[in-house]
Amino acid sequence: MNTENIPDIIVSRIPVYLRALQRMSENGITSTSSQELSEKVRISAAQIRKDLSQFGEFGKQGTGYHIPFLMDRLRQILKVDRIWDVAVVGMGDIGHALARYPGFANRGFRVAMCFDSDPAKIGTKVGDFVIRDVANMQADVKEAGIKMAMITVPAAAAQDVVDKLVEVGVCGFLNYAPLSLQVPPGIKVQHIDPAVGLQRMTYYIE
Amino acid sequence: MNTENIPDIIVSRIPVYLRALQRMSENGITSTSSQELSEKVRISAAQIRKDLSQFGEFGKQGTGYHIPFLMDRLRQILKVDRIWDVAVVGMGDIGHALARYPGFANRGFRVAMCFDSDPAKIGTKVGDFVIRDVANMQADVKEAGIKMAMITVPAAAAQDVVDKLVEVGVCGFLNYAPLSLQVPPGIKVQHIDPAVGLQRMTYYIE
DNA sequence: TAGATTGTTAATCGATTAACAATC
DNA sequence: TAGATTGTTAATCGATTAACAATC
Repeated sequence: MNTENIPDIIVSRIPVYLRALQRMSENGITSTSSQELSEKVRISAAQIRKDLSQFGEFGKQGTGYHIPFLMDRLRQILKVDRIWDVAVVGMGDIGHALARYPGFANRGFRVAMCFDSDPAKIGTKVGDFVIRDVANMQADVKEAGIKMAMITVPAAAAQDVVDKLVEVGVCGFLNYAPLSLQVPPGIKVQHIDPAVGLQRMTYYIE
Repeated sequence: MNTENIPDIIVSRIPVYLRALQRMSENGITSTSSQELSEKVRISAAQIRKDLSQFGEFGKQGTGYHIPFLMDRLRQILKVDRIWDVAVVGMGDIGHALARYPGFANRGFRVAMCFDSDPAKIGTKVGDFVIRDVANMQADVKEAGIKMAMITVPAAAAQDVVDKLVEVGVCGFLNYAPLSLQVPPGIKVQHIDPAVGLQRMTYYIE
């Protein structure tokens, strides 16, 4: 199974395929075709076949794809055939929601630690977590070997938090702060910004 | 100022430029260059100049771009030179966070109504809002003339909610449910899925 | 076998980059 | 004027699509 030098844009579609397959699987469906998957994810069938064929031959001519097998392979490719511990930094409303989000567990992630700088919050509980002092963040994250973090602090604090986490080995960031983060080569950032999402649609509305 | 037939991929970058400009503006900076902006948003200077030139000539040779002027123009292009009312459907943790999100007001949006189907929640307050019964959603949204909605209901309920909102004229959806929505032509959907965001990064981590 | 659907090739399409004349 | 930076062109690069032989 080849996983070398795959274009970023293909990698970014694999989680979408996996999500649709997981949903079909939960509905008791055990096989599918590129055509059927295409209708679910709104990506052309040719594109789906081409994307999947970058990694190996996962289907069978005439019958399509066996869903449990394909899901296994996609999970291996994305390295979510294991559970990744993730830190949440910034326990406002969004941090709160992420700490209790039910959609991580079956997709390869577990919130392992939550941090905030507010003395009024430190030591209080959110879900199963005691909120930790961000002053100990580097030591705690390093000791736990955490590689991924979700950043939900104010814009003014985000870059500093990210720099500190990069220092202790975090290499993937889900950024909710409304700015572009500067990171060294090899460090990955994904942005989530609801206002940007809305602004990408108003252009098209009369 | 031309705003016809602009590729989707260019439109999707404009909110990112605008966000960076807004941040510079708040820091008292009044002019910038494609080179400087490039470093902030991590998009090449040539690309930024090309993108902006699709819409008009917003800069001056030798001196770059006047930030307040450029922001005005980008806001006009994105139609966020006004305030859009947005409905939130599903008042779990994420709906809660969106209803109180401070990042909408200065970027062209205002949460106007919140809906849930849980009798225990209906009538209670979240921030300034009384949670409304989703049974009255179509009438309420139609009467208010709302064009955009954020969907934070469970996956199993999302498509039905969207179908109902399309019927009463909503044409932009920010979807937090973990599935691809099916919508008629002309209706826009943006997806936000933190697990997908994380899965797009684990591929690259050793 | 006949029908269906993959994996792959070649063609098309679109996006990005490099370079520079125009001009502030 | 000299220096800086835009807007734009042409070249390059990469992604998508269409078509079909292979094959289950």
